[in-house]
Amino acid sequence: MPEKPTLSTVAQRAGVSIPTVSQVMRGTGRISNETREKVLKAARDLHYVPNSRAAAMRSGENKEVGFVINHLGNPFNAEVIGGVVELLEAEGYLVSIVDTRDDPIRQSRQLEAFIRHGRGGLLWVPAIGTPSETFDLLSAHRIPVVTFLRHARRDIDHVGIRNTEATSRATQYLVDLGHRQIAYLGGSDQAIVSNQRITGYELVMERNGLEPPVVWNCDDNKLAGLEAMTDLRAKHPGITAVVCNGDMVALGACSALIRAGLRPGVDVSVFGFDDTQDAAVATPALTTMAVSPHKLGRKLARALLDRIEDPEMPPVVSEVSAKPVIRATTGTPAKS
Amino acid sequence: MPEKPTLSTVAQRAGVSIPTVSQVMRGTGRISNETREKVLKAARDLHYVPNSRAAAMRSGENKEVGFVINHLGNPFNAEVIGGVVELLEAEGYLVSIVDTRDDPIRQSRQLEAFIRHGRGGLLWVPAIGTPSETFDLLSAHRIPVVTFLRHARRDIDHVGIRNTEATSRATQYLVDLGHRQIAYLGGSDQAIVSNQRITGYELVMERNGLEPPVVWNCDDNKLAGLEAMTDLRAKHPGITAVVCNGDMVALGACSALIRAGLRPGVDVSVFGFDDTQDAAVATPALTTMAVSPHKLGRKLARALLDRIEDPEMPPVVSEVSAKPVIRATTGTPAKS
DNA sequence: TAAGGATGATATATCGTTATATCTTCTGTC
DNA sequence: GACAGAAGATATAACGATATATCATCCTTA
Repeated sequence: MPEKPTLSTVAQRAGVSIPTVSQVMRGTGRISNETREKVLKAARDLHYVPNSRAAAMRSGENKEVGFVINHLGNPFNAEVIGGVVELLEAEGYLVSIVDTRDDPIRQSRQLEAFIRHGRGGLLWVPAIGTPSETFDLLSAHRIPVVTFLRHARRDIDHVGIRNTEATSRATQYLVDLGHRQIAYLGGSDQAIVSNQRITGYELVMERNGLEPPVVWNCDDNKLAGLEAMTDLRAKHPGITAVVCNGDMVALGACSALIRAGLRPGVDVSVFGFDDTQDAAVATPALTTMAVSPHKLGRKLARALLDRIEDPEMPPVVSEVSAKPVIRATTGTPAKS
Repeated sequence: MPEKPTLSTVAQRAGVSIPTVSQVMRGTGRISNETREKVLKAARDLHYVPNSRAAAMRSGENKEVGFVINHLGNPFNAEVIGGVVELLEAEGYLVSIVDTRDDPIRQSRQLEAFIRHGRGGLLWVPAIGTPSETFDLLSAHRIPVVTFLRHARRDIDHVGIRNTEATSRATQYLVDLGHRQIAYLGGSDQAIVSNQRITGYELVMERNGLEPPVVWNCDDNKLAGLEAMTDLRAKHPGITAVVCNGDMVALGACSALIRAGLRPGVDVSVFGFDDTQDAAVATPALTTMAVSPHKLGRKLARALLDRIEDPEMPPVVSEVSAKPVIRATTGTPAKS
């Protein structure tokens, strides 16, 4: 029943001093082969693992970063995380993830916890309604931060999507198919991303001189999408197409149509956003805007590494375009 | 442009000693109101947040725990995480999550990273094929651990599901409806959970003297479920019902049926497992075994807190029963 | 008025590392 | 054989906090 392994216990067992063990573990300094072997054997025997928090305290280097996200359950976010973690783990970083569920109070507790627990950098989807004190807190602690998706501050690095462009293209696609009464489904009027997406939709509606835009907000999950679509059709029965704020909403909307005896893509067209795995597997398969969450995640991670490497460079904003993936839920409007 | 706030900078600004600030921050010791006010003001001005890693180093107390999970993208897991985090955050813990994607190599790197970064406890779904050295590593470091779902070691606390009982009930339900040719879809023969579930299925098949069991393994997502169901029907066209290893597989299977022009619950019955949100929203709605992931998460968190509080108590194993939720994808077999 | 106790603050050592400086010992060179 | 320099190891201080002991005051009370 040996005690918890530290540099000190390893040093004792190998019969050398503490700094010697430290140097062997990190491969620095001048160490004879004989000593190195002795130390490595002792370390193995004791299952020694360096305590990098103690190390970070002394050396300042800190390879632990946090990812503060608004909704873990969203498959799009889950795929982004995959990309982020892949790149950062390869660089020797540990990524720890927390879910704010878009609650600014919980978020501020979590961010404070991240500071207390010494994260060396943060990836952050700011919760809806994040107060300015939260930004002050982060900047007071000089933590490298990259915001993701929601571009809240000009003076902070950002990686996101060209939302307005994307929904413009989706809406124009539906217009070109012949749709005239097109609604926007999902999002919240307080979220930066939805605002940008709704702008793209409204812009195209106006530019084409179509029926006045109808924006129907709802949460970002299938159940909410199902209910929203049902309500929307009750209020606006003439709608022949919807542009959705996300795939989950779109798939919920499709469920609503099917339950009402209608065929998505034939009776009513549905355009999603995100291209999650579900979109391809759904029946009928969902037309959507694709952004490769995995690549986006890698880009996000890269942005943080760049910032950590050079804390003084001016803020960098990087946005990627979404590409339409036409599947089965969009088509020419039904003749009535 | 003040420097990074520490006890030392706060002490300087307030004109008191470092231990005094420490005591004020923690509310211990004897401090006059006057001094307390001075210190609190200085701390606020500097946005001081204690560095709990330095604190942990000295005091031993460590309120940072890790959750090592096999697949973040799975909605069931996402809901479990919600329950875990809810309880642990309320107790002042920070939970950091990593995704092994069921790769034992990645897992061992991640666990080592957690040890290096000083986690005070772990919740763990051991990856398929976890080697015994990984268990040795954890026990050498005396880290409180609770395994989840996959009960790999008798000497480690565990929270899980009564899998065999659950699939027995599901299978018996299908038998009672009149099904004779029932297959098992999903899981892996290396995973503990699938083995338990398959056992429950096989037991009931045998007990009822039915057609020889057919077990068709596949990954735990919709696409895999879709492909597996297609293949299964090609090989065994007489199958009238399937018990699935999870909702994702079951929903994929339903997609396959619909694409083949069949109606789940009428032509072929499908029984899921997990009762994720998708199950209720799907069309037709999925019959499944429900386990309340949120409650399960809270139970898991509680188990870890108990272990942290009393490291000496004998290992505790706690299993919950799943309840059938009958929806639209099960019914009497079609007359042929 | 001296001893005793409560009050409010500080001095010092320590946690597990790393950075820097220092100290032997050995080698090679003139 | 004396000395410079390299090689190989160690001593010491520091990171930011906490635990423990100690130190002044001040107030009681006999």
